[in-house]
This record gives sequence, C-alpha cells and structure tokens, in this order.
Amino acid sequence: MTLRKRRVKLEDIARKLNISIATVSRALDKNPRVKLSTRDKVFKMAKAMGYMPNQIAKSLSSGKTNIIGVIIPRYDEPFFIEVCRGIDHYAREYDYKILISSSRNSFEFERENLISFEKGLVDGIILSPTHETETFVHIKNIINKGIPVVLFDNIREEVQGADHVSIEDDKASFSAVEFLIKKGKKRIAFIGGIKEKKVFQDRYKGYLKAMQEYNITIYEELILHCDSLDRECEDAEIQKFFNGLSIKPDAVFTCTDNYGLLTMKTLLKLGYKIPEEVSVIGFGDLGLGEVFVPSMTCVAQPSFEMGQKVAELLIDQFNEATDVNHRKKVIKLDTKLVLRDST
Amino acid sequence: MTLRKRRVKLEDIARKLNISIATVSRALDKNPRVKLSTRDKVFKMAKAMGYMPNQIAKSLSSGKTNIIGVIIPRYDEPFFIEVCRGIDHYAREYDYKILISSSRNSFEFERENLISFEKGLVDGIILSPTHETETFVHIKNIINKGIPVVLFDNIREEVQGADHVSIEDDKASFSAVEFLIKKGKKRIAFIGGIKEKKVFQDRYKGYLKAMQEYNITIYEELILHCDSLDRECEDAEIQKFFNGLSIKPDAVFTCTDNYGLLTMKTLLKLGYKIPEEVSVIGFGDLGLGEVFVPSMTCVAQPSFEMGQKVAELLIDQFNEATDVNHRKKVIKLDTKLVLRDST
DNA sequence: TAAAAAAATACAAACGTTTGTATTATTATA
DNA sequence: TATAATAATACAAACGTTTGTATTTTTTTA
Repeated sequence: MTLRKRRVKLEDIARKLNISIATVSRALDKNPRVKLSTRDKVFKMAKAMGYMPNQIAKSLSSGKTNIIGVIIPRYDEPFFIEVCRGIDHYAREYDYKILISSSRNSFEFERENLISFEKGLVDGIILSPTHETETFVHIKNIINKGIPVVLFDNIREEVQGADHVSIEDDKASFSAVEFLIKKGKKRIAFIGGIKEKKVFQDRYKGYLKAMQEYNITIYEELILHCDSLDRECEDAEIQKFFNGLSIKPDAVFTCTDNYGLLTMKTLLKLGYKIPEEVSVIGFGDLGLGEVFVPSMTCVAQPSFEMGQKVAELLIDQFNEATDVNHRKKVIKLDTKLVLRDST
Repeated sequence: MTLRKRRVKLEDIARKLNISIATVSRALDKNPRVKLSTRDKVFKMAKAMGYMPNQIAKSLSSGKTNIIGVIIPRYDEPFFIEVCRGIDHYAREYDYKILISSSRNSFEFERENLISFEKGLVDGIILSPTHETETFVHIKNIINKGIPVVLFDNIREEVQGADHVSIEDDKASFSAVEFLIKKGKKRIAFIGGIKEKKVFQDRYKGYLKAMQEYNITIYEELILHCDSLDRECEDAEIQKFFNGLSIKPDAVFTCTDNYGLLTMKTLLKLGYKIPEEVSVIGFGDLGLGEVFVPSMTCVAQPSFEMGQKVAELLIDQFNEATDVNHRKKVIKLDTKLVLRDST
C-alpha cells in the first residue's frame, strides 16, 4: 500500500539546491533577476523532482483564479451548450477555464450558484438568467462587490445594469413572420415558450406586430405558450395543442428549434403536407433543422459567436480599471432567416 | 469612480469585535469550543459586514477544492453533455462543482488539460479519452501522483489501469444487428465512426460477429467508417456514401444517433421508404430519434446514469484511504434496444 | 475563598506561492 | 586594491484560512 505522495513544492527544490525559495520562484518565472546558470539548475531540478506549481497557492497570492463561472438555465438545450463552447473557445485563448453550473430553471439555484461563485473561486461570472429571475438585486450585489459580470440571452429591463449580449428577438421574429405573410399565409400559428421569459415575450411581440402591421387575423386558438421545462413534456404539450385545433394553420412560427421539430413531427403525423399545406419555422438553427426531412427553415441565432462575445466582454472587464461604475456595454447580435424546405 | 471594494475577511470581524481570528473562524463553523453568545455576535457582525468566506484560502488550508475536472472530447455531441449533466447532478449532492474542458478530439489537448488540472485546481478528474489516446502514461502519471481519476466511454485495453464506466459496445451492437437479421434483413449496412476509437471498433466487432454467426453476407461496399470530426462533415460524408452505392441496403446499423438521423435523411432524399424498404437503427438515444419522422429505433445508452456512476466512483475514491494501488472498479452499464418506426 | 477543573479564548504555525526590501557576492572604476 | 556600482540572492511579509497548543477566564469543589 503506497500512500498518496506529498507534492513537491518550491521549498523542496530550494533545499536540494541550497538556495532560497524566492530564487526558485523567480527562476521558474524566468525573472532576469536570477542568474542564467541558476535558472538552469532550478529548471533541471524541478523537472527531475516532478515539480508542479500549486494553482491554489498561486491564486491566493495573486488574487486571480483564471476561472470564469458560467451559469446557464439548463444543459439539455443546445443553444446554451453552443454558447458555452463559444465562451470556452475565447476564454482558452486567454488562459481561462470555465466552471459551468446549471440553475435548472430555478431562481433559487441561480442565486445559490452566484453566492458560491462569490466565494472567490472565479474571477468573473457569465450568466443567462432564468425565466424566474425578476429581480436584479442578487446580480447587483455581485457587481457591487466588484466582481465582473456579463449576462446573455433573456435580459429583462430590470436587469439591464450589467454588460450583456443578446439578439433583437422582436425584430427577428417579426422578420420571420413577415416572411410567412409575404408568402401569402393567413392562419399563422405561434408556438412560444414560458411566458415569463423575456426572450419569448419579445418573440411573441414580434409575431403580433407583424400580424397587426399586415392586418392578418390573429386566432387565439393558434397561439401556444409552451411552459414545459424538459423535452418530454414539450413533446406532449405540442401534440396536445395540434390535436385540439378547429382551425387548420397554414404556417407555424415557433420560438425554438425543438418546438419547430416537434411541430413538424406532430403535423406530419396528423397528415399535413409540409410545406405544401403548412410552413414551419424554427428558432435557433443549431444543426437539427438541417437534418430533419423536410429540412426546417430557421431564424439563425449566432450562439457560438454570442459565447465568444460574452467572454470577450468579461475579459475586457478584467483588464479595465477596477471601476465599479464602468460604462455598461450592450451588444445586439444579428440574426438571419435561413430558408429550407419547410417553407 | 468607486474602486473595487476590499473583501471583508475574518480579521476584520475579529478586530471589530476585539476577539481573535481563530475564534471568529470557529464561531462561523459553529464549533462548540466557542461560547454561544460569542457565536451570535460573530454571525451578526459577519452578516452586517457582508462577510463571504474566501474559497481559495480555504482550499489552500484544507487541501481540498471541491471541484471535479471533467474532460470530454467535444461539446457538440449530446452524449457527452448528457454525461456531464449526470456528473453535475450527482456531484452537486456532495457539494462538488464541475470544471468542464474539451479536448477537441486531440490527444495533445487532452494532455494539456490533464496537466492544467494537475496543478491542484481539482480534487479529481473524470475523463473520456479521445480516439487519439493510445497511451496511458499521461493518465498513469496523474494517478501515480495520487489524484483520483475515473474514465468513461472509449476505454482501450492499454488504459484499463483506472476506474472506468462504459457499456458493452460489442454486445449492444450485436443485439441490434441480430434484431435486424431476425427481421429477415440480408443487406445490412454499417455506419461506424473513427476507426481508431475503441467504442467504434467494438460496435463494428459486434456487427461482424452477428453477421458471421447468422451467416449473412458482408458487403464491404456497405461499410463506412466515418472519420469526420464535426457535424457538417459527417453530413457530407454520409451523403456521399449512400449516393455511391451499387447494392441497395435493406437495413442500416449506425453507431451514433447523428449517423442514424443523417442516414435516414439521406435515404429519404434518395427515395427509399423507411421502414418498408430499409430499416435504420441509431445508437445513443438522446431524444432526437423520437422526434424524427419516422421515429428512429435506437440502442439506448444510459448517458445520464453513466455520468452519475462516474461521479459516484470518483467521490468514492475521495473518501477512501489515499491508497494509490486501490482496487480498480470497472462498471458496465446495460443498454437496450428501443423499437420505433424506422424498423 | 483558594485550588482544581472546565470552559473560552488567544497565539502561532501551516497551506505554497509572490514580491518588496535587505543583504551578500561580484564586477567595474579610479 | 579599496570603493563604488551592480548583479545575485536571501529574508520576510503577505494572501485568508484552519487547527493544535498555550493561556486566560470562568465555574466548580472542598
């Protein structure tokens, strides 16, 4: 039975070479204050002894952990994962790692996660607020402590005290619905998400605006605000919705890729022909719309880029003066409609 | 311009109350060595001053960070994300956070990530080796330093010195192919992944074994080892494969959900009727097979459970004696064939 | 009410680095 | 070759906790 080995530390190297810890530290840093021959000796000894710096000690000493905390509402939504990939991509360039935490669509979890990050583990925080997040105080608290924060997606007005990145949801959905209208569609259904969520409110607004602007009748029956929190429930909810309709839609605008796919599946099962009898548009465009038969027209949301941008804003904050009242940056990314076979 | 505030620390509370730092620390820990009235005073003062413990200092002092490092080959594969979700779910129960890192399918990145974790940032590591990972030395190094490691998915023989969790890929694919054979299929195509990857080798073995055992002719032309590393290339590769066939398959066994979906899409476009003319089976069952029309029969791999199990093994290691030569645990999870419309 | 026992608290080292300042060793200058 | 200038290194404090031991205070006991 071999016991876990004690780590080699600077002191061990120093003792072996009969020099001071400070010199060892500086040598490894390639600080010009130490003689080249000493530096070489130190490097050789460090290698020979299998030295590995202690990141925690470094962090304590430097006050930097080089970790970015990321809080997303859920894992099983490709959009959030794609944003994380973007964050990771950018952050890695600057030698930051990411600690991902899910708020599981719960405000309480979101708060807990924030508090846990506040304990000094991360240098900054990237957060996508849940639909339950109505108040800004927990975020404001963090900012006031001088911890850099950047938000993305789902930004409510109340929450606009921080840097954030999002798309113009109302405009994006307006354009998509306008496209359907111009195609001559008259009975355009709307499948949205949780009503409390800002992004879905905005996408709904865009839908309404387009309908009103072009004087298209809005049928309440053709509107669904899906409030399921996982995939299975979404499936059931959407099936139920279409099964119960008395008006046959000739187009469906949906607020996520998954809603779009579930809609297509349900409509196909009900015998609708897509796109001949009904058009469907999804929102997000995270790869699956392209695979489905027929392939799905989507509002393409630049998720990866959003992640990169969010990381960029955060790292900018790290490098700025530690001014609490810094000028907030608000970035709106462009979306576009990707046309495919479903319309 | 307000400068970033200095954090409140134990010393600040101690000074205000005119007591020692040790007492403050113990009071906050609810250590019975400190008087109740003192404890109360400390708690009130801590609250009033907005005290937040410094996790880094705690970690340095205790030698524990309560962070689990997770290395996956890629983000855009729902299987890995689902495993991460399982890890997160289990780990959170035990107050661990997860630091996710992608090796981007590269051995070099995998090694770098391991080294970065070795710097003491994490208490243990969960790793899914890439297809490029042929040698075990980098992992063995970590284990020898006494850092707990658990592996999952894609475990080569050479790598079996560590705890690991996987499924029996050969058996799972054998059963799936056997199912097709028993349905009377004769020209069964195989769509696998990167040849160097153990999981794909095993799934291929299972296919071959079933074909041989039942004396079915194997057409080399109907076998594809897909070596694309991202979704777009996979799409192109699979389209090209089916476009060039001289033999019409009556069934296709594929090694991932995505291959299965892309296969269905391609076949449908080529005018095949599914399942009348050709059956398709996917591997993974991460939700999309159910949405596609027709819905896809899949080998269901328990990804979430795999994550939970992996986390469990790791946390077990934390709690065991710090014995380097501890008895390795190998867990094989069960798969099952979920029948749907594509067969 | 003084001594003993128990309770409460304080002191100080430790965790492994970094870094400003002090000291020693070396080289250059006159 | 003594002295100034510079290069190289050592010392020690700091980062914010935890925790074993020492000390002080309070309570108990005779």
